[in-house]
This record gives sequence, C-alpha cells and structure tokens, in this order.
Amino acid sequence: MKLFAHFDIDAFYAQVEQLKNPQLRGKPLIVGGNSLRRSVVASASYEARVYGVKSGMPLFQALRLCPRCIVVPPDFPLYERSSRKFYQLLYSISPDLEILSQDEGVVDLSRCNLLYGDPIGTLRRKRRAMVKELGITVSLGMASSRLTAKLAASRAKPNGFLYIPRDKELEFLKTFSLEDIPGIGKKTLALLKNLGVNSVSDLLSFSKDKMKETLGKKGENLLLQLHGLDFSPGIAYERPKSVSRGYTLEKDIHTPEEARPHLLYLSDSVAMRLREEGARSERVCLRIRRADFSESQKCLPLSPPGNDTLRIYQRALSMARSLMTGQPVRLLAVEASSIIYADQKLLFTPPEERIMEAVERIRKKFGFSSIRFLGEKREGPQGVHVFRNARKLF
DNA sequence: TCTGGGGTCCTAGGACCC
DNA sequence: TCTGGGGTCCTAGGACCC
Repeated sequence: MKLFAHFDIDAFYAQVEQLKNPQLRGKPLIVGGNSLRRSVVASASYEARVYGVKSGMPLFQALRLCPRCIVVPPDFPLYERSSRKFYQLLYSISPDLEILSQDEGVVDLSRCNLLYGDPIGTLRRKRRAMVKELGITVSLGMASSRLTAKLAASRAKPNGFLYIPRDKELEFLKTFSLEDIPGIGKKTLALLKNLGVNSVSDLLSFSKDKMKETLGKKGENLLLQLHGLDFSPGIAYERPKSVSRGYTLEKDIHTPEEARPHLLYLSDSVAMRLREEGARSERVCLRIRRADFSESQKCLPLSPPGNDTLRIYQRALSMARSLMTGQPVRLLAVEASSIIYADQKLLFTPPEERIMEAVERIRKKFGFSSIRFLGEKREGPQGVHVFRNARKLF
C-alpha cells in the first residue's frame, strides 16, 4: 500500500531564532531582510501571525500591522545546521526520502510495511520525538499520495499530526481552495477561472486532455497528483544544478560602472560557493530587475568551466554593459549554471583556479575578510543597525 | 516608504546540422 | 529558381515554491 509522511517545520527561521535566543520566545518575531525599506518577511512566529503578518509581505507593511513585532536579520548558516539535523532524523525513518526544501521532506513508507507494523502510530510517535530532539515544532501529514500528505501537514500546523485515510482523500482535497494547491499560483489560477474551474471539485472533474491542452505538462501532472496517480520516484538528495547570489540595492543604479563593486562581491560569493561544493560552472548569467520590476537575464559560456572569481566577474560585467541601458536597476544577481562536480573529471585546471586556491588558503588561516578583491563591495546592501531605530520610523 | 533571495522546471524560438 | 523536415542544442523568459 502506498503511504507518504510529509514533515514540515513550523515557522522555521522564526523558531530557530527563538531557540537560539530564549528572550524571543513567546514574542511576535519577524525574520527579515537587511533593509527596512526594501525587504520582506522571510518568516514570522505564530505570535506575529496573529496580527496578519505573513511571509513574503513587505517589512514596512508588516511593521505597520504589528508595531511591537521584533525584527531579526536572517542567520542562514544557523538554519542550514538545523536543516541538516532535520534531514538526518528523516533519513533515520527511511532512506526512501525526498528533501523538498530546508524545512520540508517527505518519506515514502510504501516499502516499510514489515518494518513499521502500525506506520500511523509509529510515525506519530516519531514526530513527537523529533520535536523533542530538535527543540522546534514540526507538523506531520500522512496520506496515500504526496500531494494529500503535504496538504494534511499544512492543515495540521502548528505542532500537529493529521492522517487522511485513502477513502477520505477526495473529500479532504475538496476542503481546500484552488490557490492552496501547490503548483497553482496567480497565473494558473486566473487561467483556470477563465475555463470555469473555480474549485478543487471542478478541477477533479476536468478532463486530462483539456488540462494538457491549456496548461501543458504542468497541468497534466497536477491533475494526476490530485487523483493520487503520481508515481515519480523520490530523490533523497541532489546536488545543486545552479548557484546564485543577488540582492536588492539600497538605491537604484543606472550604469555598469555603478554595478561593478556589487558584481565583484556577488561573483566572489558565487565562486566561493562553487569551490565549497567542489564544482565548476560552464555558464554565467546576470539577472537585473529594473525599478518597474521588469527583469532581463543574459548568459555567457565559461570555457573552460571554472569557479574562479575573476573570470565570473569579467563575464558578469560584460553582460551588465549590454543589459544596463540607462533605466534604473534595483536588483543584481549573478548565477552559475551548468555545474560540473569534481568527480566529473576535467581535462586540465585553468591557471586562475590556482590563484583562487591560494586565496582560499589565506582565508582559511586569517578569516574571510583578510583578503578581498580591489573595489569589491564587501557588505551586502546595508548593515543591520537600521533595525534599532525601526520603531521611530512608524 | 512598494513588492527578498535562492532555487527548480517548463516552454518557445532560433541556430545549426544532416 | 524559391526554397524540406526533423532532431538537438542553446538562450531567454515565465511560473512557481519555500
């Protein structure tokens, strides 16, 4: 029998911050970006959600709803460590595991019949043990399909458990609105409404061919998943296919010259991440977002494939020269894609990489900021100090 | 006071080759 | 003269997710 257990950490970043700093516990907390003016809520504690604060909401708007909310900048390396612990606990349940994000994973229990006589009861206990072990709460949804298990976990939040038996699944799915279904975003929702599909019930009775015709492969897959007919194999872990770094600038810029220090910083961050992963990239892309929120992207091959800061930077700068044509630009992002890992052998090592190996050794010994590229913008868009005066602004 | 950052997957169109 | 058909690769852009 098919059975999936979908684990989802509640308000992940906010909970980790509250675990780190006990003074934040029980308080309305927002984890959010580096700039008060131009960032959004990355995660909000349940105490903050009471005020209507949601992730993705602009920070200034969230603080208007909840002036007594405490804002903490994100500490990604810390969340990374929590994630790894979470993954290990999932893996100990079964290696038939798919990691979906930093705070979500689904275990396929279909082959665990002999191991767990009563999988529902066992997993329920395992969730409680996991909460104790991690020090943060996790919700668990169980069902015979991935999609239903995920929705069950979302319904169980926070700190809950929900199992949907096979014969109750369709009924359960119909209690959700279309926009709650993963894969249905703004655009798809509008398309569906145009077709007269206004509810999950409507969608369930829609023909597969018609879905394929209007929404392509995605629509077809969505329908299969809703009917519990998704047989794609789970994948425990895949190495990243692309690595990118980008940020919104504190102030709009207009020329490639102004972009230079940012591009050098972003290129260096991307290159460092590639080296940490033992990876090289065959393609460098630059993405810009203009003040009107329109975006453009350009890519250039990196031949031979590499992970050195300077060659990535040179390409980013040359693309900036063709992309930036005078309009105000608010975001810059550098991406390395078409990644080759060290175990996929290269014919020879480009000389630039030997320089980077030396840089790496210096940084290891004397710290990251001990060596920097000339003209590089070392800080992100802005420091953290702004939050101390946040309340004065409202 | 407009609207983050880091990813994945899919599609459409053009170039190129036989 | 008046111009095929199919496969593959590359690039740009769009939609979506947490």
